Amino acid sequence: MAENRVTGQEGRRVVSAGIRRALSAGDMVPGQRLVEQELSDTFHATRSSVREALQDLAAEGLVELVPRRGARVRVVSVEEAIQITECRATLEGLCARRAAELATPEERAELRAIGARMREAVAEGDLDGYSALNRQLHDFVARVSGQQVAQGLLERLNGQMVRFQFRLAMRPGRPSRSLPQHLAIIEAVDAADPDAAEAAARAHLDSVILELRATPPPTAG
Amino acid sequence: MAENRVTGQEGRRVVSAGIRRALSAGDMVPGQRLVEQELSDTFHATRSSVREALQDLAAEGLVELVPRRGARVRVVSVEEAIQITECRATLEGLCARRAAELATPEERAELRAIGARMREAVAEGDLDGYSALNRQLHDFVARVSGQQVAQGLLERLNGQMVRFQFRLAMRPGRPSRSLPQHLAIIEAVDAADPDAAEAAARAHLDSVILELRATPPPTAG
DNA sequence: TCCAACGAAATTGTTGACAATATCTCTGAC
DNA sequence: GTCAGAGATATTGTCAACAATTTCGTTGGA
Repeated sequence: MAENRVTGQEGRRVVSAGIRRALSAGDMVPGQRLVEQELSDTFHATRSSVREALQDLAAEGLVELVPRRGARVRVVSVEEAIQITECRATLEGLCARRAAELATPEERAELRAIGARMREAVAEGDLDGYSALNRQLHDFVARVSGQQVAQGLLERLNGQMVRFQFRLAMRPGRPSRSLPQHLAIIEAVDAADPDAAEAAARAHLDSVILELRATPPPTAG
Repeated sequence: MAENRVTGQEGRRVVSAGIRRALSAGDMVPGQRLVEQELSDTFHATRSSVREALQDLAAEGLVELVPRRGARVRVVSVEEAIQITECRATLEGLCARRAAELATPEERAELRAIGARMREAVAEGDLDGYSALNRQLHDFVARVSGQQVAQGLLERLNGQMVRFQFRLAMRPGRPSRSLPQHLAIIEAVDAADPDAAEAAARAHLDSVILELRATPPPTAG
């Protein structure tokens, strides 16, 4: 390959996106050391770009930056994951409430469509598809709510949970337990019932908390 | 003065703290341009330090960073301030609920003490004192709740509101309206009534939202 | 008087070299 | 066999010069 060294502005984006991807894919594990030189080699970026990218990731809580000791993938404990989910519960409750108040007829139809596809995915045992629809639903509700601040916070919090969400989705029977909860959110928003929508969103995430508590500590590798 | 140029690690802290202070004090106004050279002069820091500090502040949402055009103090619209307060309402609701569940007898006593001092401050027309107690109460509840994640988010959100909080506190009659709301939070937490505590915290911030809506757009300077 | 084009100044972005520190490795004594 | 210490290596932190870009002011023309 030719010397396609990515530089500056773009390098920063490339590196932070690359690390994010590696984190989601599990190619980088919590606690793993992130050496600037290595990263700049793998991503063909300058060390400056790597440095800035690491700062960005640290600001998002994905990476831990210890002075003079470099960067590590941040370790999120089960306890912290639970706290994160508690925050998500209230914030998604807010979004669901507002979505119920504000959604247009087209948006309500789209929601119902997502619900139908979720049913199918679970019926067919399509874990990946269901997982994707899951994200889609949460994003859609946040967007419809018009709560951009809450949406920003939720994105941030979700970013820190990738590892746990993966672990959760793999638990046997999880989809059939979460499906009715998702459908309850959809129905409440569709029915323009803010109180029910908020309650449904909260109930869903409260159940996630229960699953988290039942989760063995993540294997460090 | 001798050449006391602050450098590196520390410079970064000094500059970001200095800008934060200037922001609170109103010495820097939203939209104002932040030129790296000027900042490095005023804080006797290197341009590198200034750069890093600006990145930090941008990550916290206090500063807006436009490529090739430099940094500005971020402008928070009334609409955004309302959204921020809506998020605060749910998150402080969570904290109040947990505080009601978890507070030790000593912490409950401390809360009552804060309440008593608030009463006094309002009776004496001590605006600054009341404002300080206000912050103290919110911080205390967040701390007692053990919700460190929520606490972090709240700090972040509050940082973006400094300007508005200042404007609000100055409104005539504001203290006498907010005092009973604060006391309601204190009583509910003290009475170990989670539902009431959450409701009280939400009600308080809902009232802040009403005041925000009645606020004329901030004067740009 | 207004506008466009040009040039000068100001400002931000980038780089590579060097400095400071931490980590690892090897040796030798107990 | 283990541990302490010294040296070597690896890694991060800092800086100042240079490059690229934007912004501002000026000039000339319509």
